[in-house]
Amino acid sequence: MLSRKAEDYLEAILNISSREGKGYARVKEIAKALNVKPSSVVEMARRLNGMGLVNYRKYEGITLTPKGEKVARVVKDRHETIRAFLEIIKVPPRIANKDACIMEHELEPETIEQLRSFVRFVRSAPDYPQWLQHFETFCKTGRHPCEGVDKGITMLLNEG
Amino acid sequence: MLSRKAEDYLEAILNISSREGKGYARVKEIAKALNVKPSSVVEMARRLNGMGLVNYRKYEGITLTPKGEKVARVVKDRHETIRAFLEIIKVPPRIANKDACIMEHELEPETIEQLRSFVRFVRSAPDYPQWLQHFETFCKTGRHPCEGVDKGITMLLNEG
DNA sequence: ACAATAAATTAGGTCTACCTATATAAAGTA
DNA sequence: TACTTTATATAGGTAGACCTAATTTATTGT
Repeated sequence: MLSRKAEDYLEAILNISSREGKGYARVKEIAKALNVKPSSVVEMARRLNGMGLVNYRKYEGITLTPKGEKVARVVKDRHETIRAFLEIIKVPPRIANKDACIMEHELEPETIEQLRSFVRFVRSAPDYPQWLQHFETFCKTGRHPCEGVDKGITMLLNEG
Repeated sequence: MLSRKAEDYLEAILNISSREGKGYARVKEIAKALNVKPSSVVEMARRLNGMGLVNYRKYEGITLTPKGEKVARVVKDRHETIRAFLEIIKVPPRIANKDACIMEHELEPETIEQLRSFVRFVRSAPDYPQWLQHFETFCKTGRHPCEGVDKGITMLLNEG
């Protein structure tokens, strides 16, 4: 099985090599993206090369193999889903991105799928902006803005 | 800083020693709870003891120090929040619990706080069950049940 | 072209968190 | 009590992921 860290490297390589269709990533760039030293990148590059996920030869850039790219895209997609969810619940963007990195590994496919559904559900809801606004109010005041409102007619309308 | 694994052990010790007010946890129980071998538990018990988070002496049960209990309660609370959220978005209970274990570490306090808010928000929403039902429909059909409904009056009522 | 600089690599450690196999202590039972 | 079983503990080892320091290769500016 692929470790979380290995996934992080693959994702970083995908992101870097996608920048302006460059097609490859350099040790230094990966090190910077993941906040590790170049020597750590080299070590991982070797391992990933051994697993057939990247092409790595000394002093040449690192590229994803088709197999590696497939994995990287899955990881990136999970990342995006989680980031979107975190932003919906008003986690500041920089933190959302960071925490998506942390959450994107090891969650069961079921969980990721439900997160994905949630994001789509909220985005497609006809009252999306209102929903968000209510949530924001709730975050600030601790009270739901709809409290005490007679839902009778509302529900009839919605269910209608 | 405390590693994730250390947090897992503390949480397990809290859970076990809370069972019927027993007040302590045994090596074997912790090993079972965390799916590791007793020797690993002993190793961690030593470390946690060294950090002043548990009381550990050979062949005696392991107990949390006040400091350790404080940490354990924070971890457990995070766990509960995450589990609740996962269940709200319809992740099956067993998976929700498992994935909460995975997610509960290292997330920024901001993220946990927003998750907590989200859970409270949804629970306190006057139309909580309806909201859930819509989400379930969405999961099954991929379409929002409110699509095409005129929101004019509804919004007026809600904002009123 | 070639010295200076930058990037990449290697060698050799560290730390965490596991493990197996073995040894010792505690508890239970004939 | 002596024997067996179960629980704990220790020794020693592995693997992942990281580091620093030293070295080698590439690149660049003059």
